[in-house]
Amino acid sequence: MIRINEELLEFMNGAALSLQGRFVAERRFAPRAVVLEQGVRVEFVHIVKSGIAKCYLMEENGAEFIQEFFGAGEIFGEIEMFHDEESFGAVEALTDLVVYRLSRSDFERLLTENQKFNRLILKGLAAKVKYKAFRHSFHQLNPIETNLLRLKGQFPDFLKVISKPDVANYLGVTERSLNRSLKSLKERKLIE
Amino acid sequence: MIRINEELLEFMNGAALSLQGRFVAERRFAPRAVVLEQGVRVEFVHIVKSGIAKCYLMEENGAEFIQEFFGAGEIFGEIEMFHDEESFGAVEALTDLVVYRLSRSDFERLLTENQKFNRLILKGLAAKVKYKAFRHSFHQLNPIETNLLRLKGQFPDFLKVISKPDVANYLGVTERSLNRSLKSLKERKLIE
DNA sequence: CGGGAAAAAGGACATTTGTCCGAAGCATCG
DNA sequence: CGATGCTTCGGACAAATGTCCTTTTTCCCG
Repeated sequence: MIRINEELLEFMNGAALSLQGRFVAERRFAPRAVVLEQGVRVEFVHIVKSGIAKCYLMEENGAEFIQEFFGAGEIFGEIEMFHDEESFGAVEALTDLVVYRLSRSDFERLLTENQKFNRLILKGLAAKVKYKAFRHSFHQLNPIETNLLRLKGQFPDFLKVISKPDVANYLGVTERSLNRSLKSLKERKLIE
Repeated sequence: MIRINEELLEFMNGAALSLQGRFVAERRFAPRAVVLEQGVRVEFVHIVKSGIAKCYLMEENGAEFIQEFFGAGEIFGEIEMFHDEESFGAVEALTDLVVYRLSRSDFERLLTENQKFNRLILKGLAAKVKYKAFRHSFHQLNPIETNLLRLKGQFPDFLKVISKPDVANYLGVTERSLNRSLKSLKERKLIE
């Protein structure tokens, strides 16, 4: 649920002050701050140094669907670099957030000149695809309660870290339905 | 719905007979043949030369959820290369299928030695992530009928190419529900 | 052409989830 | 302390989807 990428974090931490002779900028965001808007040209790739952010997609009708929660080492904005497109989702800080920020050209250069970085990006993308494949499948084939139990299994304290509306948007259900399922699970002592 | 990757197809077609001095094997599969099993060590990366295949994930309860339909230029097996894992899904030919096949070591070598190939793989992975993000979101937030209309918009003849059980598994619904929705859409002259 | 097996479609009812809205809890401020 | 507004929770009903099983259609082969 809250994803991390230790390898990339380690790489960035180690290389942060001088990557190929350049300086990697660090930015801070307060909770609720928008790091990346939906539908704008993406100028920077961000890598989470610490904190948690949510990545979500807004539909025309205003519904938001949360794609992932980014924890340490997770990267975003890279997808758009490869097709030179506008951001297809938004990213918003949930906690105090510190990110490394790479310009488009620095990212490009690193990708071609640093073999290790290149491989980390490939691995990161592959992990995202795999994560999404499992998530969508499980999600689709199981009722809300089962999904909640799975989340609890992966991340026991998720209800303390993620707000209820966010959990609902992550599961793609209404808050009403989420409440109903939570209540039922509690009555059966399966959570809390 | 049926995805293609023209750039990669073009690259493979052009380079097929001698990629860095090596020979790229070509394989053929009849409809229903299994190209890649779920849960086995992945030894080869495949790239579709022609035909259509389905990529699906089998849950413990036997339900299968179709991730994508691979058309020309689509690659599979690459995800598993980066983390050295077992295949997390299966791939099965739907039509006569011709694929290029790269061994693990050839894939690795190409990735590090051929800048263009490297970039094509990156782009391909990014496209997969983006595709999955939109699909899951739309899927989750809309009823079956809306999803069917969307498929029809993207691929008007999908019902002639993809079998009903496959469409149902792609949408993650039962055949009963699919029938119901199709009937309703037909009565309202929205499809067919 | 006819019989029978297999595949596809659909009826009836159960379950899950959504919608709408009112009730209950909780903070703020005079 | 009590009024006010905000947020959260949950009841009642509607809609969507699943389950189970019967009916209908298709197709094959004699």
